Amino acid sequence: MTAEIISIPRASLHEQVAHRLRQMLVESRIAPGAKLNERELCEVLLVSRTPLREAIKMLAAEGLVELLPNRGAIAVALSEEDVRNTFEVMAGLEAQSGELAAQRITDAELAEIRALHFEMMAAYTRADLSNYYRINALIHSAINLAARNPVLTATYRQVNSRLQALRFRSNQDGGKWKAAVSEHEQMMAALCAHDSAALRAVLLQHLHNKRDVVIAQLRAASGNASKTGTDSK
Amino acid sequence: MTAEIISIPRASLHEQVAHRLRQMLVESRIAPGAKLNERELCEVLLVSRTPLREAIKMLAAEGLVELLPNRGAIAVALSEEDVRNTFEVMAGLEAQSGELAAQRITDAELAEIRALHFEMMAAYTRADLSNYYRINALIHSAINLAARNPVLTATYRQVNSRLQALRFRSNQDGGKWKAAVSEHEQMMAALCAHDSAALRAVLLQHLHNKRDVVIAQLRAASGNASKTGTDSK
DNA sequence: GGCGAAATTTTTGCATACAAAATTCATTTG
DNA sequence: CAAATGAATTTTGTATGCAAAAATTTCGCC
Repeated sequence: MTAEIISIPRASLHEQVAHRLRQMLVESRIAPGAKLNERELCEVLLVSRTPLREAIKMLAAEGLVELLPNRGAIAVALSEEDVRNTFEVMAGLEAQSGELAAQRITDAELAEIRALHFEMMAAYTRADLSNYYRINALIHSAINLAARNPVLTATYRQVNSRLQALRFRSNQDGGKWKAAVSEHEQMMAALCAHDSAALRAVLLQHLHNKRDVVIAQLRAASGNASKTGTDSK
Repeated sequence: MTAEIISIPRASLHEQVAHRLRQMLVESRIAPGAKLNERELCEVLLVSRTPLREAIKMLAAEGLVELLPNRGAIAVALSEEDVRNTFEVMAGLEAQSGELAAQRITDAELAEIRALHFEMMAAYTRADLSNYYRINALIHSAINLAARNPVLTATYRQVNSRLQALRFRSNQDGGKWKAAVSEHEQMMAALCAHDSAALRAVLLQHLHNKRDVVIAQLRAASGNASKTGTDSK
């Protein structure tokens, strides 16, 4: 139980850089559409340009940044159309996750998700939006994992990461929130009953509604900032 | 109408390299599990290590190669379990493509797919496997495009690319082939009728069968080569 | 004073150089 | 002769250097 404290060689530098950049993009610490200046990022992350550029190429393949030939990279700025399309794919992936999870989930996993559900209900009751979202994401992730398909999980994560920045600030009104919670109740029922068709249907509806909330938020935001929201590309 | 002949600046070097490597991987010119030696590849592709490494990082994010810390990259070697999981995701993506295509396809697109279908039937009748597969892939791609969702298309392509190497040599027996063609007939009917539920169902079945064919092939191949098929990881 | 063009600066893209890790090979020893 | 050890070589990972493209500034001109 000794010896492991100091000698964790850690992932390669480009992996670490990719991880940190991914986080900065997902949290909008790098704004959508913003340019990724290599020199600046080198100074911030304390690495040379080689591993930084390798990390940027990975994020480009993941769809988090866009490469402009001879102009470097910019953080992706999703148009409303992009958001709609991404949610459409996410809906399919979530629906499939639920379908498979209903068939394959273990009792232990089910118990854990049920516990998370109660935690989420507590956050909802307190109108604690931040914890609500955190636990909400944990539930969806747990359902995905219960589907027991690593390829599905990887695909889900990759597509979802592009939306994460938007979800962060999606501050839905009371009515929509209530509906979302109601859908979560239905999800729990379907999952407990191992009813894959029902879970699939609920998740499709859930994602459909979530899309509407995010797009409404997006429109409101672009309305606020005069017309800066339309220059996404 | 002059001046554009010579000045096509071409994609960046790392893009070109990524493209060529992708092709080599998909066609199994680099065998699954094989190591990607940087020096060798530099000589073959006539580039320095920097753009080559950037390309490899992109392919890693796409899931075509695996990065081993301090040991470079290897071409992914899918285990039977990996293949099963990948086909499961592909089935979901194809089913969704079909569902949306049935709703959104234009008459022109439908006509073109119908033409491709006849071409494919011709290849089937001649037992021309190579053309059958080529046209088959074109049909599936056309259905995906008719879904009018670039995110779905990108996701589809990325997941599919990992299976392409396997499909290349999947030499199904007559019975399976006949069933696949029958499914294609049903697909055409559903598409013409804009029956999204039917098309979804047929595509799920189609991918399910395709998975079985590929896995059977995989087992046969690993049986042939003594036991080399089990050392995928 | 404003507009446009040329020069400067910055930034990106690629190549090379250097250091550390891993692999290979030879040698030694039991 | 096999296994193990250690040196030599290869290979990967990172930093730096250099050239071309883009962005910015400055200067000239109307």
